[in-house]
Amino acid sequence: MPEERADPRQVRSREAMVTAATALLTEGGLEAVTHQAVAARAGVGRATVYRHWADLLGLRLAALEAGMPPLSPAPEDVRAASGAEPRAELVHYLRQLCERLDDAQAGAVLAAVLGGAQYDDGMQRLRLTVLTQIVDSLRPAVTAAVARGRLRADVTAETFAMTTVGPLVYQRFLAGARLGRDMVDAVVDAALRAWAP
Amino acid sequence: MPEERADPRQVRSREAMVTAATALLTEGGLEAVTHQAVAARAGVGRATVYRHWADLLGLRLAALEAGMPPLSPAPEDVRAASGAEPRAELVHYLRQLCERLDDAQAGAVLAAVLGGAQYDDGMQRLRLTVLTQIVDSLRPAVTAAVARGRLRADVTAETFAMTTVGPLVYQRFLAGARLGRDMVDAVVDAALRAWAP
DNA sequence: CCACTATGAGACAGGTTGACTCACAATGCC
DNA sequence: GGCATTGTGAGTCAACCTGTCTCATAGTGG
Repeated sequence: MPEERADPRQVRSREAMVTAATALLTEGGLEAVTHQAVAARAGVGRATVYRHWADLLGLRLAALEAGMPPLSPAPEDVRAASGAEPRAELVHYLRQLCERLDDAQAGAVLAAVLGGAQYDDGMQRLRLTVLTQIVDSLRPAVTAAVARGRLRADVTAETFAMTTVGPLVYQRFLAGARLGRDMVDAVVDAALRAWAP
Repeated sequence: MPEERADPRQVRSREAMVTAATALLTEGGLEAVTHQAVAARAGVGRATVYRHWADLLGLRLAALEAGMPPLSPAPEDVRAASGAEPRAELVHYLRQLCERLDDAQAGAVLAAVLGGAQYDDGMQRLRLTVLTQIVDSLRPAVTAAVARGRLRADVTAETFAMTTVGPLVYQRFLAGARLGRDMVDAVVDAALRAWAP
């Protein structure tokens, strides 16, 4: 990344603005993120917000991106044991995803992505980023599970993500439920049964 | 329904406005639905739109409700055969749901519900309506499948909806895929395997 | 110490929002 | 058919929001 020598004033106000933007997103959804609201919330001049993001979409995307940091990888021991018992690693990532979904901030990002992806190009890209992030984090464990004979040979990370993440998203955004640990366990086990060889 | 004696002028303009509102929703998402836009599209005075829906939320909810008519029941023969073979009825409803998801109009409604339900009370109610509609349409077939020994005794319509509708929603709104008939078949079969006794 | 540059404040035109009025024409009733 | 009722379209208006610009100020790097 071209981390150009940045003026501390720039990074300071940028940080304040991004923080304000994600807070607004969390509290009121995408529509609540406007130049004016961000300026007020960040204690920054309105012109400054326009200087950093000339258009509304860019501003909103910045809020969304900041609100969805990458999932952290499974701890070393879980990953090491994955060859023998892939379930633990799968559960690890999906639990993390669930905490994200239950968390207001990342939940707001996901909701915005689900709800707005089709009307906008930048949102499309963001949707793809989120999707790739989720699928790729599951991929090693899925591959291991296939190798270990726990899943059919033709099951891909994409398929597995569909049968696990799908139900979780459904529960959270359509059924309006909170996602406990047992929910993750149930979903993973159901998926393992569904795609057992 | 209290179908009060309505002035034909009222119903005429109301109809035009609702049609315009759903069209706008379909094309540009919830944000595109405003009093002004609806008035222009419906060929109606701006004041008229305000007269019918004093606040923006009400207007948008009207657009959403009109864009999501109830699922039609399975044909007689499929329902009759459901005791013996429940799979066909399940597939029937989920196929219909898929067509809806692929359809721009109902897809827009679902997307709006997924994306905006948490920030608003009226949207919460709409989410519940949509959810209930889906789950209830599956319920008879799920009950039949349980009775027939195709599903575990403890599988409810809610659970089954989660494991089928979830993946479909995932494919459509997160993976950005179109939903073919084979996708429905695969999802239903996976769910039947996952919850087989 | 000085040139540079990001910032905050404010001015400004253009558009949108809601609330209001008023003439008009479609409607329902007699 | 005539008439009171009522929904409507057009228009006005103040308040607000948006996007752009200017300018004095102060933090920054050399």
